Amino acid sequence: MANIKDVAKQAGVSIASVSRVLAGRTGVGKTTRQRVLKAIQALDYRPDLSAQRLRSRRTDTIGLIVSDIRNPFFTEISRAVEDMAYQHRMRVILCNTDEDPEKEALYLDLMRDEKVSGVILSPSLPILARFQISDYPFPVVLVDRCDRETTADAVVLDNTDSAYRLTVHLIEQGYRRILFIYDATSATGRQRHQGYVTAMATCGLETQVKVVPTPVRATVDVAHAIVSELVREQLLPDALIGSNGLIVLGIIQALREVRLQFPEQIALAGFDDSPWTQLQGPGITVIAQPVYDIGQAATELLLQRIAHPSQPARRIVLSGELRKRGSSARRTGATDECLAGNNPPPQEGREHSLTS
Amino acid sequence: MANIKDVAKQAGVSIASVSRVLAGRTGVGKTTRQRVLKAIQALDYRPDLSAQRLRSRRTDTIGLIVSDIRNPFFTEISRAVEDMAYQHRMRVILCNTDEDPEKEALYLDLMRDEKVSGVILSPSLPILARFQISDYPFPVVLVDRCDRETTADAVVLDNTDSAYRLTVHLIEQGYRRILFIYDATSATGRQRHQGYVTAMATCGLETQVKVVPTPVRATVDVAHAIVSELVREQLLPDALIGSNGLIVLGIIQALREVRLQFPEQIALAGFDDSPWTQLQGPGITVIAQPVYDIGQAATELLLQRIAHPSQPARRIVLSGELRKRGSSARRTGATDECLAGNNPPPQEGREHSLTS
DNA sequence: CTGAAAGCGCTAACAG
DNA sequence: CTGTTAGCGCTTTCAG
Repeated sequence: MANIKDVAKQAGVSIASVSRVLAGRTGVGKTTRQRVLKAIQALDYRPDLSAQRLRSRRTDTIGLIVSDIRNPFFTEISRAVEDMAYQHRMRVILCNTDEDPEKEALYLDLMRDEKVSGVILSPSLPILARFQISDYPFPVVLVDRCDRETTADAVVLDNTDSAYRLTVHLIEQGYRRILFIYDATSATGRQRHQGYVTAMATCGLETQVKVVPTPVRATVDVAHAIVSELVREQLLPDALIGSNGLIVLGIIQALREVRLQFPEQIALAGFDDSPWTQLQGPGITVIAQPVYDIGQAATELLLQRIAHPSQPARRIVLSGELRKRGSSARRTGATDECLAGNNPPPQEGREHSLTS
Repeated sequence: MANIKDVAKQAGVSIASVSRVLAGRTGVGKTTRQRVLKAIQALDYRPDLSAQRLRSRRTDTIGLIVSDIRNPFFTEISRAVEDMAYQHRMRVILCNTDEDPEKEALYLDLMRDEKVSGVILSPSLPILARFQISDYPFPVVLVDRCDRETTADAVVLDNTDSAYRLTVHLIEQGYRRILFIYDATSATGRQRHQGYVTAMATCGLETQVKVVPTPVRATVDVAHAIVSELVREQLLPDALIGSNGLIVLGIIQALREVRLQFPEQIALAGFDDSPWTQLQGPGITVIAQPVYDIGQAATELLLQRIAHPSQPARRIVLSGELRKRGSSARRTGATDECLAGNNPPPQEGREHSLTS
């Protein structure tokens, strides 16, 4: 492979000039630039990235650390990040932690070794709890998961508010005994739980919750088991909310087994829209996330952060969209006396709100 | 950040010695090694990857180019490749082409620039058609898609055979008018079509096919439209086969709209198992692919190819697993006279067959 | 506007 | 077994 020296020789100029036109820098004579360009073409020259990176101390690489690549949410995030990154001539290194904090720490180390320009991270709870932006030698943008206290760029859903709206919807439809099944090992699960609690409290209803314990990999099965047990003990409520797509899946599996129909025998709602949510009986009511937008916003935030390292941290909160479907259809003869004074939803920390 | 010189100074040895212990090379005195190790610890030294790569001309990086990251098939492949790669201290650069040959060519160029150690590629049809391993300055392992003629390492499903078995299953269940909907823009679609044709021919049945045209991104909708039209024109057969998960999804959507039940009014089968295939009515009969294994095998093949550049190309053919479910339940009063002489399935080019 | 020259941090002969 | 040294290919002052 030709190198910069060959190009310089071929063009009859110095390697400095070649480097200059390569970098697209101004201040190069028109003829010089032409000759260099021709030589590059002629030799099919491609700059050596390792050498460029070594010398310039810039890798133009983004690290993307997601917690579960099998979750369609994160694959869509990856797609968005990649699209954006390659448009900006940056590379992406993708790492999947499978919700394992150890793997996560390992990959964060790897990012340091790679001297990436920045990282987009969906942190596990333990990492998020101790998260200090200053612990990392590169900019970090959090996606999907972020505490109110965390001081870092972040792009998240209005989890609490969405859960609130979802719960209120169920209440409006006439349901009262509403059970919330969630994953307490993720920040999103907790925030959604909070929204549910607020909604129930606002209406003077009693909360009922079930927690899906770690390890998250078995989410579907655990949700399944939880519902099966409720059935066995005849403790089923009027309605069920699953705090993410996997939990909803487990719930449906369990209900199927005992041939319980929704919404006739039990109503159902959850988070995350998937191809199959419309195909289940009368369709599942869900909060749909603007996933691609989230990934895109995160990348933009990161690129801006790389350009301006010291500007204050920004948080972008995107709104979930309530998609009402048959699984939460109105129960006949229902009244909604409690909703007269319809309190406003709880405030999320939305310094910068975009549309959904 | 400390560099190798700092470590050498701190340890009181030469940088050559440091480099040697870093590379884990033998022939370093015990005490020297100890001192170096301690210095590395003390300084929290991390070798500069760019410098290592520039000097050693090895990047230890695998390029993974998939055609559709939203397809669960490819996300699982990614997971497998990453797991394996990081176990072998290699990095992964992930690229998603969205079935766009131009993007694919672009990314293959990028791989050249990155001087990757090797690439795992699921090629689009145009690229596959012209595929010459010698066109690339790095080893390439094909996944999922591969012609019989292609001379390259590859890991694929026994597409033709699986489609054959799936079709025969439907015939055995008493179905005769079986329509095959497939995506002719992918090698897999074509091979599966071939298996279907052979099975039908073997039983003396007439084939009926519909082709989902490019662009593939709209697969679900196009499949949906195709079935809707069949319904309108009252041309529905006894059974439908979809050549991949997206097509099956489109079929189900269309059947739902007109409230056609399967298998009572029309039977259904397809490729790719997904979480929702069991939740649709009586469950969908599918060929399930050993996806993780495919990704793993591809990575192994690539690593071996990197180690032994000139060994002959190998092709690994993994078997799909027929998961019989309600959507293909036996039609009452069916006979299967044609299956007496049950011919063997067509031979796939399986130099090396693994278990599924 | 252009060129000469000094490294970036590391590996791998080679010499001792 | 260990140290010296010459680059890998490029960017970037600094002179001219």
